Amino acid sequence: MSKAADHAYAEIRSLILSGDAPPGAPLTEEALADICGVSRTPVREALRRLESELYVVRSDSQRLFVADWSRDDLAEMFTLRAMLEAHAAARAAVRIDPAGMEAIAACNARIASAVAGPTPEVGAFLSENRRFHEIVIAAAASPRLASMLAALVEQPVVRRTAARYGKDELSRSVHEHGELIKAFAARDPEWARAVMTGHIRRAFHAFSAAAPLSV
Amino acid sequence: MSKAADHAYAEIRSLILSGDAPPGAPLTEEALADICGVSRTPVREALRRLESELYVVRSDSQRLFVADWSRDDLAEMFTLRAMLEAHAAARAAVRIDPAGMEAIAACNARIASAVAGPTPEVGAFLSENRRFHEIVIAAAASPRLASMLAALVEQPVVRRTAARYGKDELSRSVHEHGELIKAFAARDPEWARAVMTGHIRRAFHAFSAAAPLSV
DNA sequence: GCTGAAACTATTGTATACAAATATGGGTGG
DNA sequence: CCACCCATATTTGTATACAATAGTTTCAGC
Repeated sequence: MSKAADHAYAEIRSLILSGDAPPGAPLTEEALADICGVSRTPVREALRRLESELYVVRSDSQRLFVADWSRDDLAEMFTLRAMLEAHAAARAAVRIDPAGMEAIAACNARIASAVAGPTPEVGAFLSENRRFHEIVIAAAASPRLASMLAALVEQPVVRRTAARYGKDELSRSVHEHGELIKAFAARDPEWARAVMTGHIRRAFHAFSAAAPLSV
Repeated sequence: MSKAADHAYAEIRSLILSGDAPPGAPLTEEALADICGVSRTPVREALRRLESELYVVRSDSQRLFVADWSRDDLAEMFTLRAMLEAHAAARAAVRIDPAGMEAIAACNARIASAVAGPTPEVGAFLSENRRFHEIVIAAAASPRLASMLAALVEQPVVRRTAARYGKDELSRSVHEHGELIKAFAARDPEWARAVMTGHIRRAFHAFSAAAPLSV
C-alpha cells in the first residue's frame, strides 16, 4: 500500500489498540477520513485490510465496528500462531541457507545483549524478537504461510504495550531461540517444530498470566 | 462486497482459472474495468482480495500479474489446508451441537446418494462436499480459522474443472466423512483431527496423480 | 399509547477526474 | 555498438461528486 492508505491503516489500528475506539464502537469511513486527514478512498482500503485481520467486523449490512476479542479468541489466535509458526520453523529447518543462519544467529545475539544488562531494554528486545521470527518465516519460503502469519503475529502482543516481561522470561526466550538455531543447524524439521510450538505456547501462558482479566 | 465489486472478483478470478489470463500476464485496472463493465474502484477492491488469496501477485512497484503456482506451491497449499482443516475438525468435535450433527449427517447422506448410482453425479458431489466442509468449519466456531481456510479451500480444486474423480475415490470420501461424523459423535478431537488430515492428504495425492504435469 | 408507514438522514458503493509514480522509447555521448 | 539520460506514455494512487441503500425519526391512524 502506498502512503495515505498505509498511514490510515496505522492510525486506525492504533485507535483500536489504544482503546480510543473501544470494542463494539462503530467506525464510519468519513469520520476516519477526517481523523487521518485523507479521503475516504484510502480509508476504505485500510478498513478492508483491518477487516481481513479481524480488527474490525462488518455487520449484516456493511457497517463496520471495532472487533471484540474474547479470551477464547485470544487463545485461538495463539494456537493458530503456534501451529503455523511451528510449521514455518519445520520448513525453515530444511531450507535455510548459510546467510540466513548467520543472520538469525546475529539477531539472537542482539536479543541476548538487550536482555543481558540489569535493566533489560524491552524496546530493543521486542523489535529484534520480531526480526527473529521474520527471518524464520522468510526462510520457510511459503508466501501463503507468510501472509497468514502477518495477520496473526502482532495482534495479542501489541495490546500489552506496558510489556511487563520478567527478566527470566526474556532470557528463556533467548535460550529457546538458541535451541531453534540448533535445530536448524541439524536440519531437523520436527525438532524445530517442537521448539517453536513450545516457544509460542509458553509466550501465551506468560501473556495470560500478565493480562488476566483486562483483555 | 457489493454487486459490482463482487462481480468483478468473480469475473477476474474466472479469467485466471480459465487460463484466459495465463500465469505471469500483467493485469491493469483499467483493462479489467472495461472487461467487467464497471469502474476501476470496484476492480481495485476485487484485486486486493485476489491478491490476499494469492491469485495475483504485486511487483516491486505495485503492478499486478497473474500468479504462477509451482508444484511446491500446490503441495504447500494442501499441507496448510490439511493442518488448518484438521484443527477445525478437532475444534468442531467438541463444539458441534445436535443441529449441526444432524445437518452434517444429512449432507453426507446426500453425497452418498450422488455417488451411489452407476454414473456418479460429480456436480452434486462437489457442491455437497463443499457444504460438508463448510459445516465442519462453522462448527469449529473460529472466525479466524474460517477466514484463513476461505482463501485456501477452493483454489486447487477449481483448476481441474474436468474433475476426473474415480468412483472408488468418491466413495472413499463418503466413508471418510462417515468416520469424521463418528469422531464427532464421540467428541474426540484427536480422532477428528487424524481423520481430516488423512482425508485432505489423500485428496492431495489423488489430485497430484490426476494432474501430473499440467498445473 | 402503540403500530406502521413515509419522509428524511446517515452511510456505504460507484464513477470520474486529477495527481503522482513508474515504465518505455528514442536520442545523445562515449 | 553500448550505456545512460531525458521526454513521453502508461499505470496506479487519491480526492471528490453522485447514486443507492440502510437506519431513524416523525406523525397519522387505530
